[in-house]
Amino acid sequence: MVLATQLLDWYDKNSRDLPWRKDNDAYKVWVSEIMLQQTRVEVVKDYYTRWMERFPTLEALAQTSEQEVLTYWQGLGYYNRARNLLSGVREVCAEYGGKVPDNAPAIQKLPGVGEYTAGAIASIAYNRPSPAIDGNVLRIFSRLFCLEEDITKQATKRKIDRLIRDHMSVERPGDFNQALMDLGSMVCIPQRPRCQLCPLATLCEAQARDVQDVLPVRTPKKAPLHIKLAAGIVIQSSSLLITQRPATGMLAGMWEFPTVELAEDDSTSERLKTRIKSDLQQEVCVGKRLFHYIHTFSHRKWDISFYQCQWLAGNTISFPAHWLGLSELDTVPWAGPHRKVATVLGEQFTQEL
DNA sequence: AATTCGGGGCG
DNA sequence: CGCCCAGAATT
Repeated sequence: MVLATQLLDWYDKNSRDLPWRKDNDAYKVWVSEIMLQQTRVEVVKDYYTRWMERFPTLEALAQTSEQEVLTYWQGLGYYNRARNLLSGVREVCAEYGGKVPDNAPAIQKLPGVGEYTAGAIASIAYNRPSPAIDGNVLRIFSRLFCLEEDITKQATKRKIDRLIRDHMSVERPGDFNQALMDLGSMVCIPQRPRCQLCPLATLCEAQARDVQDVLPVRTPKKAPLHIKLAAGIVIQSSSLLITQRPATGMLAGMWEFPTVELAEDDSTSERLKTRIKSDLQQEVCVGKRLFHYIHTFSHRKWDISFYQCQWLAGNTISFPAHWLGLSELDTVPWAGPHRKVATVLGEQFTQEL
């Protein structure tokens, strides 16, 4: 296998030194792979380190509440990853005696673990010859074999799975898969690949035809839906009034300032006032706008304004609203741009002391 | 097969 | 701004 040999020779000289590569413990590999789903290595590094300090073992994580787990995850995005990881380690404790299964099909049964992650864990932690096909691998192989099919299609993925099984190292499958990651991040990058540095350049069909810049082919994504929101900032006795988002949907279970979605034809302050009244059975007075953010998600674009609010009467709060002390803002997971506002308010509060 | 899940970094 | 990133679950 000339491809595997050249790739591993390159990897032995150029592999990245990453926090989760210090050993091949299955729990650590699992955590790192989940964090790395659709997330850049540079971002994950600090999250991973803090995570391992707080949850050094599978058992330690299994005993933790979902809210605390989400707090350690906040800012990473795709919060179902954290929920699934938590229920996954609990399942391993209950069903497998605390030991992560050692083959890809069994690993893939765990929540939040798909084909890619199962292959990555099986190959890295247990030296199984399982492909781990992510965006890097799709890009590299579409160039190596000059595949002009859309890499987001399942048929293309099956084709590449076959190619990898034909070419991967059976002695070092974990290193083979990780070498592809490193090659994809340092050499065979999305724009302007550095083919002069590539250990596989002599094997690369796209390089031979000089089409590496137009591969891979993928379908363009849809434009995000635009949503206009208004949020109310209520401060009383050094505490902020916050509400918890529903248990399902975007940013599930995370906390935010009481928020309303604005329709075309209604006034911001009236809608905000009505929402806070109905949710909290409170009279409120909406003041001036303190913050304004355009926050773009992959599929949604929030245009959100934060208004200062004041109580006029009453003191009854209906679930799930809570008062959160300005000095304990880090104890709950915040929803998106609400965290930025909370942080600013917290800093102002600290300076006033 | 298409949609829904976040967030950040970079040219 | 557009692009894409160590994807998976749901519909």
